[in-house]
Amino acid sequence: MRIATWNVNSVRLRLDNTLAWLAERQPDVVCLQEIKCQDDQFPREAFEAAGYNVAVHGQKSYNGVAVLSRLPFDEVTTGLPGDGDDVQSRFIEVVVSRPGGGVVRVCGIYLPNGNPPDDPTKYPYKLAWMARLKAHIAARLELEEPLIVAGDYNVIPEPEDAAHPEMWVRDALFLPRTRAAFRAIENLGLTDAVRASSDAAGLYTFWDYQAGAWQKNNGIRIDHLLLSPQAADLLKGVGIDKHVRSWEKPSDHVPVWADLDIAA
DNA sequence: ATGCCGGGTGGAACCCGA
Repeated sequence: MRIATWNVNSVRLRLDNTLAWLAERQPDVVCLQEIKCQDDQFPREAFEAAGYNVAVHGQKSYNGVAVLSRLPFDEVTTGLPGDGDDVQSRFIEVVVSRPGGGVVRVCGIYLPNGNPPDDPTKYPYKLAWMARLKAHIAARLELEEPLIVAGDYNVIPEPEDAAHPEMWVRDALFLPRTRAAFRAIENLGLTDAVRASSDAAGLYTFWDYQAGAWQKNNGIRIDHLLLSPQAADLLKGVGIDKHVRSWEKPSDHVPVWADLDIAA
């Protein structure tokens, strides 16, 4: 079973790219972020025609997450517990299963950016959201299921995850408190799928549209799949589809995927 | 470069992203 995440930066503008990538990579479950549309504007029929069930948690103009799945959804929930009056659509959770067994729980997340860090609300919102995510994951880990928490974390975990880490030292994606909060989530017992298979530098998932970042390979790794122990033990392989960044009208992020040893 | 590009909306010298 292949599970992927991709911040598409507008699903409507990126529909052709997304369908082309689905045909090429053949993922079974896909978490999409920054769909930037409301539920009724989501191009549901196009994905259904490609063989996917669709779960959407949309929002006008900003944010918005969705999950595509070849298997039907046993459960779909939207919003992170403890969201309160937070109306930003950044979290969706699904469960899929094969008839003969093989349950997988997938959380799709679009973690707040947090910049600028001295803003009275932006960075505290990011840290509070990360604390809520940690609490929710801790609760879900008690289920002892294969769980994948996939999405745009807006966190550069380590200096090796940026081409020029010195550019990011005062940025909300790389501040010590951000990295500590990400480590605290990992320390619940989650495995970073990419880092389970490679210690290499230069594994980036985002290149800014500006300043020739792509041409200079000035990238960062901020899109992650974190696996519960039960999922990590099934991990067979991972990939970052860097070539998608060179397509016409690209997103600034590229897809990341992990293969689990579960028949799809 | 506290916005260089590129989304959104609405018709903005607007908002937002990382």
